[in-house]
Amino acid sequence: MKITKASDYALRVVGFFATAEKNRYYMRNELSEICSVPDSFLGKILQHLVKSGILESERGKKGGFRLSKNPEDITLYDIIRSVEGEIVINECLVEGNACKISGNCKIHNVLDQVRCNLINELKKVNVSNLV
Amino acid sequence: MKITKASDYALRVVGFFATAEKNRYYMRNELSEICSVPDSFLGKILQHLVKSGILESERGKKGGFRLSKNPEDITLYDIIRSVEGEIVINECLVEGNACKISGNCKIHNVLDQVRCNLINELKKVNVSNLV
DNA sequence: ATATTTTAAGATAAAAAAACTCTTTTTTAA
DNA sequence: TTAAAAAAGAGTTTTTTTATCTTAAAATAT
Ligand code: SF4
Ligand code: SF4
Repeated sequence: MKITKASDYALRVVGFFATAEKNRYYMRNELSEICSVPDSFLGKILQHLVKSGILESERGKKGGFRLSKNPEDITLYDIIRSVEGEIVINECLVEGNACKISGNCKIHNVLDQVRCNLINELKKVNVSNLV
Repeated sequence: MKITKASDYALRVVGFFATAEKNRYYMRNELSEICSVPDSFLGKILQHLVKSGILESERGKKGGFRLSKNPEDITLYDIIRSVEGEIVINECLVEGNACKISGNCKIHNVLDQVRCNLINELKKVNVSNLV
């Protein structure tokens, strides 16, 4: 019942961008230093964030990463979702992985509700709330 | 961001007890069969549930497991807490594991809030709500 | 008392997931 | 055309989850 380290790292980086110089590109190794995230691992995380449209990147000299939208428009949910996929709380909540009892399992229904509430909580907080 | 299989198994077993014959002892292998949980693994899970006072056990012939309190007085939180320890959402929220930034980290504070809400959600649902 | 049935406890093993690295390719700017 | 940067993906290590096995202890029936 925990977010992964990758998620925490992603939150740190995106959180940093909210305070950082607008529009400037930051290189992976700069971000690694600033946010205390292992450089190579950060590579993968940044790729996820780019792919889901939270960051944008530019290759080559003068390249790097920067926010691709306003901090107000990025929620904690977006970031966690981006690096670890959909939040499910329990395996049976993901399409196709239902256990044989799923149909009328009250636990299933309750956990689904808990998941909705959790996701809504995470959607309530945006990156500008982190400065 | 998921509960463990052990938690789901525990929920199934305790959920079953809510519908089962009151006061009767059920053996580990009966419960294993009924709830589709690997027998040996269930042993460990039942031990946790006994240790935290959700179930009570009796050894020897006529022995087994049964609820040690009313279904109304057992919450989903109690069960999950029993088998996987305190819910923390992020490592830095557990005493002594704070990262160097913890002191004034907004992410930390927000996740702590999310954790509280999640725990409260889980406390709202009791086992009798599962029948 | 003794055999039998059952949980308790803990060590250990296997499997899966998370955390992290490395290498090669592609893109860009100077 | 060269140097610097990210992209992509394979590969490794570590940690956690999941599960089993073995031995001990307790309770009961005979
Ligand atoms: S028992 Fe219920 S909650 Fe657990 S996996 Fe099956 S459907 Fe989901
Ligand atoms: S950066 Fe903030 S949230 Fe992440 S581990 Fe450190 S204190 Fe916790």
